[in-house]
Amino acid sequence: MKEKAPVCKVTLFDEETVQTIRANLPGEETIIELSEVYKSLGDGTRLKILLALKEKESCVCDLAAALSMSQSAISHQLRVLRNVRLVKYRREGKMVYYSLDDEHILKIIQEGLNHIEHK
Amino acid sequence: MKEKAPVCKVTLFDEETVQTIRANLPGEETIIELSEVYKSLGDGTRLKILLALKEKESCVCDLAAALSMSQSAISHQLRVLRNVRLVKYRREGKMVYYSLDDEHILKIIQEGLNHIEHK
DNA sequence: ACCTCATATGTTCATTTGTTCATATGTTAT
DNA sequence: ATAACATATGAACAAATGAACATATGAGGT
Repeated sequence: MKEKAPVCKVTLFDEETVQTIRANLPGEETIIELSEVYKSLGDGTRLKILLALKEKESCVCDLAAALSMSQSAISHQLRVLRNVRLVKYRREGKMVYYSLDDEHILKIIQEGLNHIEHK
Repeated sequence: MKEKAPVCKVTLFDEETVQTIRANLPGEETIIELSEVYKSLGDGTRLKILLALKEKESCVCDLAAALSMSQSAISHQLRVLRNVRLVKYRREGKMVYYSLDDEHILKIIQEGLNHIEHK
């Protein structure tokens, strides 16, 4: 007989664990915001854009050329990235130059790369 | 007249920028893998599971209880997380205990939180 | 004022994704 | 072997997403 038999049975779980988990979960709003950030990162085109901007601030047409995609497609994806503040931009005449919004983005991507290169 | 007029015109972009971007982009395979990791993070339920596991290794039924969701739903999401090696598990009798796969996951989530708390 | 270029947005449509229900594994105890 | 339980999986469907088209906006030059 164990002192702490692991029982579950739908309603019989480890109360303490459950309470701890619940107490430490951020609010629903935070969860949604966070998931939207990762969702935006979860697309090949957008990742390429961010990896490109990691090197150097660029205008939309350079991004389109570098990724061999239409300007419209790039612009759509940039809007998604703007909405979650992954990129910021600055206007100079007709051109709009995009860059990464903050250092967190870089770290998130770097740790992601570390993960898949399995350390 | 500027010394470096920003011209674009579909085929007229900054060659150097374009070359630099292309030269530094990871291969397509890496991009796909990376996007799948973030895609997996881009869901509220899966984020909650990871935030829960951040605290303490847990079995499926505790996760289901803590998040007030069906065992089936949790199990399905755990499979997604397993597929991209965001979680690992260990069997103990009937129970299966899940935990975060490595430290990178924690950092990715932490930087994500830092980002949305805009600091 | 006009025209052109760079970028942004709306709409439609095909595909992907998440959830639920029902069922299947796999483990322990009798 | 059978029962009971924890977890996993398959099918079906609604909802979210992405690509591609046309069109709109905003800036500079004429």
